[in-house]
Amino acid sequence: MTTKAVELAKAKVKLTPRRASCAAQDCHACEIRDLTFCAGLDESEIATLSGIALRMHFTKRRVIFHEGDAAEMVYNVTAGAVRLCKLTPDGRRQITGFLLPGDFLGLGGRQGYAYGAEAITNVELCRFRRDKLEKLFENHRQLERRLFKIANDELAIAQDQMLLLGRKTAKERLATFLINLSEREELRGGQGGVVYLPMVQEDIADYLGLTIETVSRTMSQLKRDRLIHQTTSHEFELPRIEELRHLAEQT
Amino acid sequence: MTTKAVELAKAKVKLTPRRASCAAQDCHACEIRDLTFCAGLDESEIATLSGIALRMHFTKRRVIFHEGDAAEMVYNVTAGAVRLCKLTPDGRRQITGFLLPGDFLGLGGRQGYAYGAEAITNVELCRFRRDKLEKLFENHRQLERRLFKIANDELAIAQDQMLLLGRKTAKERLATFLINLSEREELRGGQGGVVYLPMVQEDIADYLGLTIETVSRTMSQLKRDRLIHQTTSHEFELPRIEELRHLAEQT
DNA sequence: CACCGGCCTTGATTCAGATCATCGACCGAT
DNA sequence: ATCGGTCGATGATCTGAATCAAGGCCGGTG
Repeated sequence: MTTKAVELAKAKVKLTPRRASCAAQDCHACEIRDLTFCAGLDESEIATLSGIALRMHFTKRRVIFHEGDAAEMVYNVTAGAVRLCKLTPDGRRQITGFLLPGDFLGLGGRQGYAYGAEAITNVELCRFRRDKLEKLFENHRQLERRLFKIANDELAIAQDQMLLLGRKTAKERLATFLINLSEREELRGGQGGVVYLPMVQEDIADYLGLTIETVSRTMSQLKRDRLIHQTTSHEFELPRIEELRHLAEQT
Repeated sequence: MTTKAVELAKAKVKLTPRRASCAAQDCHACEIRDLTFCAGLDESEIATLSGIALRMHFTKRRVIFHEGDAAEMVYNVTAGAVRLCKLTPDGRRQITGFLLPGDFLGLGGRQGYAYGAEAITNVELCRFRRDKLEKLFENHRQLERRLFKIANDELAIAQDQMLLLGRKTAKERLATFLINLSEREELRGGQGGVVYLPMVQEDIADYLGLTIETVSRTMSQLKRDRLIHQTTSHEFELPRIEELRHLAEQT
């Protein structure tokens, strides 16, 4: 909003241009195949999918695609973390989601992508041409149904996020964020009660509609209240997870 | 948040229990058939759809379904306006969308609906059992593809709303809201530059993450600035729509 | 047609979170 | 080991929107 904010926002552009290595993909060997939309396909389907999949690598801070780019590709995250960003013309940023291994990337576009995607850490992706994937649907309805379910789930998640952004306090937002990450971690086969935060606090702020200072202060408060415990620079324990959940839902 | 707010929120519950009249549906005679997911189907598809559609009527303020209800039905709005509500346990409310004729209702549920749906005005709906509709998909892929596209569009809209809720000022929020309504009006075949607001200011506040006072003050300011002009209690003209659009996007 | 309740408007005041300003820890590059 | 830059923490102050409070308008009803 202020002049300062605009300058900061513009200075913030230190992302490297898109560039990535890539290679053909062997889906049979995929390390996260059970988590993603490829899960539970039969041999022939896996083989077909393998034929149109391209494995890609993006280093930290690389742009995967920009908001508004023609939405010709969809992706599966197989390693690393990705952020989805929307920007106002004056540089304010809203992060609409963080993607982790197993997550699907590329839905929600109409003509172009509705958001930009950037690598938070080094990232491994599986890329599909949208038109080729849609061609596959003709003989593999299971795949189409799965993608529809993913879109549906994301819609429900987006609506939860609207409640958070429209009506929750800073403390509730952080609690909700941590609980959500913990639940995703469990789905991914990790233990509940431990969360890994690959993103910096600025990303968290832009995801929760707050400033970095408020995120920092609120995290400090949660630490003081012994609701979270920082084990390493990117890892936190949630020793009293039910209390945290209660805070998140404000029951 | 305050005790007062909680009391108000609880007192707010004056919605009548679910009840509605219904009748069999003749899709051929449908007045909004070109707008909705039924558009562009061939004769046989329309006939099949007609067989599973049930026409329903809900009076003003009636609940169509509650958040968390088993998501067995999907609907098409053919007349009137609907709001989609999410509530925190202490009574804070977030409206995640307003539905108008031609809009589809019922996506975004996982086990249960992710939001409740309530009639703002008297409402006409076309109801489908989800399982029957999915059965239809087997022989009418076009229908499934269309529904997928609807889910995709809604996802993009939800992401725009996150940017609004997370990062826009009150004035920008109102401007964006009015511009969006105007654009939907045009899609529905109306003229741009005139918007109809069937909802009360409390609904607008809960949609934009504001209070009724802020909505009222900001609307007054937009009137003073001659960016909007109220013609009747529910109708507004947007005489300087480009300026309003500029305000909405904060270019 | 007077009353009532729902809805909107506007003023005064408060407050959660933003903004501004430092500082220190960490880490990779040299 | 030293530098420079990024990131996070925290104090001081400001502010946009929330809260609190009071009326006004209007449409429906007895």
